[in-house]
Amino acid sequence: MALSLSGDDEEYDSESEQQRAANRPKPKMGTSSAVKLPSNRSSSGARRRRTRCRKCEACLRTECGECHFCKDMKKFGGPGRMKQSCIMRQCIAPVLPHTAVCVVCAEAGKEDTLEEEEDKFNFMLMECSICNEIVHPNCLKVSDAQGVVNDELPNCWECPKCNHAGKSGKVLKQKRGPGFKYASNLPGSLLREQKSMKEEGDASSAAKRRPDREETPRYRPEESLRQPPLLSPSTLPRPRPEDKLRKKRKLFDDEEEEDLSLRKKEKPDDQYFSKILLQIKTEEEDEDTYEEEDGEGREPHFRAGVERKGRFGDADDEGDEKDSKNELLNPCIRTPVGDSDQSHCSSPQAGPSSEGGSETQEKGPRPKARRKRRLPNRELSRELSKALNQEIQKTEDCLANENRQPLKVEPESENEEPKRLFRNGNELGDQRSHLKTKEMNGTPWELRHFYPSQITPLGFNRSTPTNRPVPPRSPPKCVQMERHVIRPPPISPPPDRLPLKDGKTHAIQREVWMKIFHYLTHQELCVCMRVCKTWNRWCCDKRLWMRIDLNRCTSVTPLMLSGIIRRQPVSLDLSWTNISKKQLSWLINRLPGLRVLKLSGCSWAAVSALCTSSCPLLRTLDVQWVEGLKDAQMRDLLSPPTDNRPGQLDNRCKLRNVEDLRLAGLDITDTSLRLISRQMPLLSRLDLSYCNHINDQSVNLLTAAGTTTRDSLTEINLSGNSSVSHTQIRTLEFFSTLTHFKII
DNA sequence: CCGAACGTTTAA
DNA sequence: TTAAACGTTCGG
Repeated sequence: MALSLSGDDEEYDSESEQQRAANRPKPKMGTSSAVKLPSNRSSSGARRRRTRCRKCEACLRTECGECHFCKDMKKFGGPGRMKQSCIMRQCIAPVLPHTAVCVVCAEAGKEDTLEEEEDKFNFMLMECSICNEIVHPNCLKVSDAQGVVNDELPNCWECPKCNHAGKSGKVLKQKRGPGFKYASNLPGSLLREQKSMKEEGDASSAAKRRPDREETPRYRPEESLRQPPLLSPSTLPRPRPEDKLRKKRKLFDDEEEEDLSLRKKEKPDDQYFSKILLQIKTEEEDEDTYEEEDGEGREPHFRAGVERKGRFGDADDEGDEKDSKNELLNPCIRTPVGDSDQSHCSSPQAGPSSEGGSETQEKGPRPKARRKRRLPNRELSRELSKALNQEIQKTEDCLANENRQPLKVEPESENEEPKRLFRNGNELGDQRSHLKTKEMNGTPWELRHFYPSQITPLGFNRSTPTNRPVPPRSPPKCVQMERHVIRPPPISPPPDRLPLKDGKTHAIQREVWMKIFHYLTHQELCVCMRVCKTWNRWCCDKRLWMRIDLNRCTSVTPLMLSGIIRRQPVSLDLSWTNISKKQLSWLINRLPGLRVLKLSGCSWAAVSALCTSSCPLLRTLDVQWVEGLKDAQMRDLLSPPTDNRPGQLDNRCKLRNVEDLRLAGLDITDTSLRLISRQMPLLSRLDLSYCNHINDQSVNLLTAAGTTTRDSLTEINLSGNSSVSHTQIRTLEFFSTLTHFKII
């Protein structure tokens, strides 16, 4: 909701203006602010600056010391010019400053003094996202209208006045406050690419779409199912259904519309918050509605479900499982193809926030919260994929919510659940908005080639070097996209016990459940996430998502990326995906604990993100078959950060801690090996299979006296290298540390 | 357009 | 008063 950072170009002017106004800090009275504050049209004052909640996980964290902003800080030896908070510490639920008071009664929020939820709400300060006024709902006397609570941001709503006046939700584009940064301001603006996709794909439908708040993004479950089946690793060829996809989208559009109209019919006026509140008093109830409400799916796109947890299988194991994974994955991936409305899609990211779109459209009479939304008779497949999407979306929600500060929510209920309900009727829209995320558009499927079956797993034979598979390209540049909200990883501890209907809690503690969950696949976890909110949160525990596998995921969406960030995996497999440089860069900057990164088959354009990002803890880097990765690129990859300004003292190799480097299928020569031996003192395993330019001399370099690799290497894979002689291999065997070889 | 810079705000 | 950092503007 919240910010419907819509990217609707049609209204670009007004939007941008409004947004600007919204973002502008409120000049203090009497203070001549250096910032000129464009008058905010009809809306009242400028938006109040928000501040950290100091309670969410992000706020409680210590600075990572590794991110861009940390490095700028004086305490970390930087110049201190940027004055930005650590990326990992960006508050999830920025609050109104303590000094905020109600414009009507001039008093601060009083919710703490009240018991009843309803009272709490009425006496807490609420900031209107449109007019920016801060009031106690109770101080307003507007009848016939009701506010729409923004569950994205604490103490934020569209006040009854604005809501009643039908003011555009566009204004919602305002920023959410501190902590909510948009990708556009950060290293990787994921969003852009998406939009373009959509635009490209839905150009036709765009015409008929209603300008603005029209409908929630459309959700097309089927899309996923229509995806061409992913190939198993052995038959790597990639699908390239671009054309089909478009047609399908069209189809979906129609269906969506149907859906929408259907929904509209169901939109009765809603009751006021209080009533809603009553409805959600118990978790039980919540859970009842949960599925439906969250129904549209929130996201984990990862192949959830797909990959087994590390301990159950080898990460490199891509066996049979994959196929089944794919089935699941696809739906997730494809999820949201909203079409027309992407604009509202606020957060591509994912999340929890649903955003804007919903907000926007929900003006006017709001649909009632539907407990059981009846889906039209559609194919089962659609239902299924929808369910998956819900799962995904829920997860996101869950994750997001974890960090949220309970406003006036009752103790045991999930933090924002209540809020969400306030704007009941919106749920659907909301969730849909999540789905809006589009798949990467323009992904050049056409560019993808089938890759030879031999190449994937190491050790396979490759017929000829030139047969290397063509990695998917990064999505084309896109047009202005909505901003992407970035949130830090979820905080951990959700409720320790499962609340029951009667107010008691289930006997089994969370940790016990967690042990059970550990035995489940990601796929199964997704199913569990749909059980109830508590399980939903539990199943998001990052311990259950140590390894996330998006291998061959044909469309990496922002939603997926944000889902990854929240789960903070230790191992991430993005091999053979079309991830773009920005996306990768964005990810890396937010995964400080990443140990394993697999990018085989990606384009150098994307992999080059590693040149500008730092992954200090990275231990395993897989860049096999990365097209365009040659000596020059290797140099860029291994050289210290280019930023040599004072304060940017890190002159060490960005990949200095890599122990396992996989370079199979690259056209690299001795030059790269020299660099590697110099820059990766901890390198233990090196895969040089199918590197045609690697020869006897190259091998000598690795074991030459004085090189660190001489002592650190324990395993080298030289299979598929015709230029490496057996005698050479034998000489390697003299090195005691080198215990494993693979040759031809 | 995007990242960097910095004035200003906020809390301590 | 100071440290932190939000949000706008600047500059490439």
